[in-house]
Amino acid sequence: MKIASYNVNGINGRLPVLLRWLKEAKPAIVCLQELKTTSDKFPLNAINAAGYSAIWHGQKSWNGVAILSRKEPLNETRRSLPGDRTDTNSRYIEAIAHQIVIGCIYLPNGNPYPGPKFDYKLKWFKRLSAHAKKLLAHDVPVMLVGDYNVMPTELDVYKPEKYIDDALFRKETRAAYQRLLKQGWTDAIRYKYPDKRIYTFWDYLRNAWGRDAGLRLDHFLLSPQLISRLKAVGVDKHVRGWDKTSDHAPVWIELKTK
DNA sequence: ATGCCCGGAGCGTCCGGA
Repeated sequence: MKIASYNVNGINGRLPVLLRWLKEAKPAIVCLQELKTTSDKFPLNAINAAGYSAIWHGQKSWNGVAILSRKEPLNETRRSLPGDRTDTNSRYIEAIAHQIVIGCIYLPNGNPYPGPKFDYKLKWFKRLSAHAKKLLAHDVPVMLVGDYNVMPTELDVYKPEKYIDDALFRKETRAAYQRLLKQGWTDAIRYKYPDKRIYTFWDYLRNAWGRDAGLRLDHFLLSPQLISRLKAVGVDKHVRGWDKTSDHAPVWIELKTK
């Protein structure tokens, strides 16, 4: 069973690319980020026609998350993180499918550092960690999937020295990610490839794709119950080379069906 | 130090992204 994550950077503008990739990759579950559309403009008909059901939480212009499922029904468990009722950003949606709790995450970018956006990023991270801890305590299979906007280590950045004061690589950001892992989560991509340079994002600027100047930002955090079921992981890197493509590539993991 | 490229909103040219 393949579960994928894809920051589409605008689901309506990206629809042809998304549909082409769905047809090719056939994931059972897909977590999408950066829909950049209101909920009423979510392209449900096209997604349904491609063979997927969906739950989504949109927002005008920015953010927006969705979970797609090929066969199994999605039972939505929440559509925001607890801990701040004033936060109106659509950055989290969660459902149960295949007896797995699946949290779809679009963590704030946080640039520029320092400033209120960076503070918001760290606050959001704290709320995520608090919720993640509760999920682990339930002792059910859980995965927290999506665009974390964090390069966890120097291996995840094409040129680490350029990113020292970037919100995605600041020591506070990396520390927050490590604290989250320490609860008992496993970064599935890194677990399978401890020493490999793997990127999931290439900026549109400065010919980043052509130079392979990438970042690893999209992560799968697995609860302990899922580790023994992890068969394979990968990045559909070629999709980043398509016309009118996102700046992220789809990332996926393959689990043994229980 | 700045612009470089994109999508969205909306119609000139911003903002936010990472």
